[in-house]
Order: sequence, then C-alpha cells, then structure tokens
Amino acid sequence: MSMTLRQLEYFLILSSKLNFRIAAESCFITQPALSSQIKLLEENLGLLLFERNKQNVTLTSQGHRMAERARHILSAVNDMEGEACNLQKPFSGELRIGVIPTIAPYILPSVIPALSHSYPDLRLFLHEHRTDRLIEMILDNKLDLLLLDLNVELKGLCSLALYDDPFLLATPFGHKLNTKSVILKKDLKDQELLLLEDGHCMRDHALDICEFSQAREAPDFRASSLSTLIGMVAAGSGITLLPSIAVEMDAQIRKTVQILPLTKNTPKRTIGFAWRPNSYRSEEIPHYAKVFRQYSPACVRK
Amino acid sequence: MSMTLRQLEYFLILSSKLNFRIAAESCFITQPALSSQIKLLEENLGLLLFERNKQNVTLTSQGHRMAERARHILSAVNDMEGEACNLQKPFSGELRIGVIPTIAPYILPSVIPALSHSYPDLRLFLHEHRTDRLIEMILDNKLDLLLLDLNVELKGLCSLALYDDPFLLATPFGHKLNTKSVILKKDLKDQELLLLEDGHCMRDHALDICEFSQAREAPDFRASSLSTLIGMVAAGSGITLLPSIAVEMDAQIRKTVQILPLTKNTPKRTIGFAWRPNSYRSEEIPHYAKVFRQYSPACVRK
DNA sequence: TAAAAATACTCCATAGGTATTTTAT
DNA sequence: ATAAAATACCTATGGAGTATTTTTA
Repeated sequence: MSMTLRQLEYFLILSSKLNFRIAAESCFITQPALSSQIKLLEENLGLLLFERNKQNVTLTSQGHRMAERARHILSAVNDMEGEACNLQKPFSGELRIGVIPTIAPYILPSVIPALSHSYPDLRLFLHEHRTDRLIEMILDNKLDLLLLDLNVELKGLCSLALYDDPFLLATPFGHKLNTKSVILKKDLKDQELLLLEDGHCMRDHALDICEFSQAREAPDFRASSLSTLIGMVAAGSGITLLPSIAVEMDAQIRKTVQILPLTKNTPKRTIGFAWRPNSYRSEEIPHYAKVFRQYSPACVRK
Repeated sequence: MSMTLRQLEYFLILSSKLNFRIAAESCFITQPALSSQIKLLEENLGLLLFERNKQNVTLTSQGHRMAERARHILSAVNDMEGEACNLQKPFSGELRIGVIPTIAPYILPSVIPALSHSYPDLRLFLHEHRTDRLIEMILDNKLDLLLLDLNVELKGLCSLALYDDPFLLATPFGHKLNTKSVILKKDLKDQELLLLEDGHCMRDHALDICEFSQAREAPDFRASSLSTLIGMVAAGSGITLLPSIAVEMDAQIRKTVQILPLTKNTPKRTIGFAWRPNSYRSEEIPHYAKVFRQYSPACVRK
C-alpha cells in the first residue's frame, strides 16, 4: 500500500548505480525483485522515478527531487537507530570524524590515542578532506563530527570552538626579515607569499592577510600540502604562513625554515567541532571536546 | 528485521493514546496486532518504549526521545509524499494556513476568495491561533503556511514579508489628545494604554511602544480581542493601539472611537508568511504571496 | 545475438486476525 | 469480577525467488 523504508533504500541504491542488475546485487536481492519494488514505489508516488529507454537507466528530474527526500528520510531513520543504540550504551559504536589536512597531522596523533583510551568502546574512523567535502559528507550523514577551521559557512551545523591557532611567518634562513624581532603589517608589503592550492580554507585565510598587509601571492605556484610549502620556502622561493600547531608539533620545521612571530594583533584561525543538530551524539560532544582540549599542543591550550 | 514506517505510526498513536485497545482502534487493527508490532519495534531498537505496569501505559524517557525522532521521520515521509503529489499537480490539495487573530479578520475575507479563485484545485484550511501555537503546529507539519507578524523568533522557518502595517492610536471621542493632528512620542507619556492579553504578539509590540514613549499599561485589564479593546476605549477606560488594516477593513471602528495617526517615524508590524524549509510547497509560496499582496487592504499595499 | 529490464509464477515470511490466558484492580 | 495486555495459533498478503519473455543495441 504505502511507501516502505526498504523501497527507499533500494531506490537510492538504484539511483546511484543506474543499473537494475548491479543495484539488485548491492541490495542483496534479485533483479526482478528490485524491478517490482521500484515499480511499486513509482505507483505509490504516482510518478516515474527512472527513465529506462535506450539501454541505460537515468533518474528523471522528479526522481532527483524524490531521491533528495529519500536521503533525508533515511538519514533521520539512521539517527533514530543510532540514538537507540546510544541510549543503551553511550560513547560506543562508530564515531566517524572528518578533519581538514592542515589540522589532522598536528592534532590527531596525540588526541586520538587519548580519545580511544578515555572511551574504549568507541570505534574511531578518521576521514581527511577539505572543508567543502567534509560539510557535504556530514550533511549526508556520512560523518558524525568535523574538526576544522570554524571561519567558514557552516550550513546549519552546530559548532564548538576548541582552540585559537595563531599564524606564524616562515622565511628561508638568511632572509632579510629575519633580523626583526616582531613582524609588523608594513613589513609584509610587497613580499611574495607562497600559498596552498584552492579549496584549503587556510589558503583563504592567508589571502585575507595578503590583502590586509598588501603582500602578494606568488604567481604560478600552489602547494598541495604544508610540507610542500615548507620545502619551497626552504628552497628560497618565497615566504609563507604556518599555523602554530604545525610549528610546535613538527620539530623538523624549525630546522628547515626560520619561524617569525607576527604582530601583536596576530591573525589566527579558530579550530573547533561541527556536527549536525540532529546527531544522536550531540550530548557526547562536550565530553569529546574536553579530551581534545586536554591533549592538544601547548601553544593552543587555553 | 528492520524498523517499519507503519511501526512508527503505530508507536506515535500509542504514545498519544497510552492505551493499547484504544490506540489499536485508531490504527484500524486489533489490540494483539498492535502489541506485537510495538514489541517488534522495541526489540529492533533494543529498548523499552513503554512502561506497562500498574494498569496504565506510559512512555519511558527513552520512549519520549524515540517519539521525537519518529515524528521527524514521519514528517519527512509526509513531505516526500506531498512533493510527489505536488509534482503531478502543483497548486492543488490541502493548503493548511495558520493565521494570528489580529490579522485573520482583516486580511482573510478578501484574500481567501481570491486565492480560491486563482487556484481552484486548492482545498484551503484556516487555523486561527496565537503565534507560539502556530509555530509549534507548523514545525510538527500540522500546517503548511503561516500568516503572522514576522517580528518573532521564527525557529528556523523561512519567511517572506508581505505588508508593513502601521499602528494607529485609538482614543475615546472627546479625549484631550484628539485636537492634535499628529501624535508625538511625548504626547503618550503617562497615558494609560489598554492592551491585549498575554500571548498575542501585538501585545509585545505595544509594550515596546509603551516603554519607548513612557506610556504605561493599564493595570488589571487584558483584552482577549481587538473588538473588546475597542469597546473598552469607547467606554472611556483608556486608549489603545490598533493596526491600520483593522481600522481600514472594519468600518465600525471609526464610528466607535477616534483614530489618530502616530508620529512620522511610526511604529508598525511586518506581516508576512512563514513556512518550513522542507515544505514541498516552498516553490508555490511566492505565487500565493502575489495574491495576498494584490487583494490586501489599500493601507498596506505597496 | 547478447544484455538488460519486465513479466509470470511460486513460495514463504510476517502482518494481522481470532481465541484464550495472564495480570492487576 | 472486570478490564487490559500478553500469548497462542491461524490466515493471507506481499516480498523475494526462479524461469521466461520482451526489448534494444
């Protein structure tokens, strides 16, 4: 009679595979069984979800909108089942954490073991992606918790600030700025800054600082990671900004490049958690925050 | 195996009836059938939803939280089914509109027939309640569209302003303020204002104006409707504020009390729509807004 | 001809019914 | 004794299987 959760699951699988036989396999049923359930769903909704014409299956435009709704429903179902587990035994099960690449290597190595130790029934899964991707994933209920720079559009997510992470200046040894004890805004004027490639939120931060200090971005160069960036600075190709946590946690950095503090009114990023308001882990998050704060690099500890 | 939408429906009905026999009736099944489905749901979730001890059934605390989740899921299902209908035939089916009492009698009589005429396949249902109740209802998917004063906490609802509705001063005939052509802030000082009872958002608006102008609320008096308020003003018990739309649409008012314009920088309320972001009618709403604007009282037409 | 989806049918798991027992007042 | 929920057992709907046909490249 009425729509079924199972039909919605099948529907979404088919809408990603776009092939009945292959989708049926993913659903662990036979192809005719899938065909009939999809047909039932289409009859129930009173519209065509798939175009199955010329040898290939595609979602109709109506199907697209229905798929959006179906994802929302199944996400809510997932939340309900998760909360049920959580009520029986909180701080257990899968905790899927998403972290940006300019944070992960400096925070996680110390915090993750501590987290595992504090909550031994948690099974931690870490995913490292850039901000946009992480937000997509958490909104689609593929992640439970993000650790990122909070100075971004959070699309309705809840957030909690954990650390202030000031930026430091990295220059080649022997650079003319190195004699100064503190770098002021005017010192950066016309300096060439090497920056990360597009999509890294740290890049946007650094561009703001460029604009403010009238430094300019080095043309024809975009690094894909902080370590590349450090290598280029060491090679004398320019200067760059680094987060304090990186400088503190990676002892090699100070041996490779000169680290200089920026002006008093120092630019910084705010590192913190973000999560879906409907997450069944909402109430656990302040506890995780405690662990993250306690086992963080000294330079950001409040 | 897994949770069923039907189980969730039964669960919510039982959680409102708190009696298996009566709830089963509402579900159109027998009592044992309901018992077994509830039991299955409890087994699936791995927790007790109901306490069935001393002759009466109650929701457990865990049950409460699960009911919240279940409501959310079924609301999303309702949205999906609604959108399916809507894709087949937009501007049709039930449109459940919630309106506050200080707007309904002045806007609806002209707009509703026009709306029916523009969209003959709509079945309009009107609900008149105060703001808090309306917001509760729309969040619970019991209404599709609100028409209210937008100067309130909208709890994540989308909104669209329709009219600016200035307040006017109503005094008894022969009142000493009546000789003035325009009322200024200082004229209201120490005047006794008669206001609506608690819960009307117009009351809060009027209190703000009180505070600003140092007028004071008449003690021991709270009207339950604008017409009561007008009657009291006519009887010489004090003065009050009235929305322009009321004065324009109800010809009796000017025969009963004196209407005076307020200062240039006149206080006003903003009347508009509010709806759930997930509503399947989101795309229709600008069209409804057009009709509402066109068939509104002249005093608020832009 | 081959590969993919739809159709025809068969089967069995389970939602829901009836009859009855248990429990609490 | 009564009223409510649970249990036992039966029935039948419909989800999923196998075999086959239809469709399209």
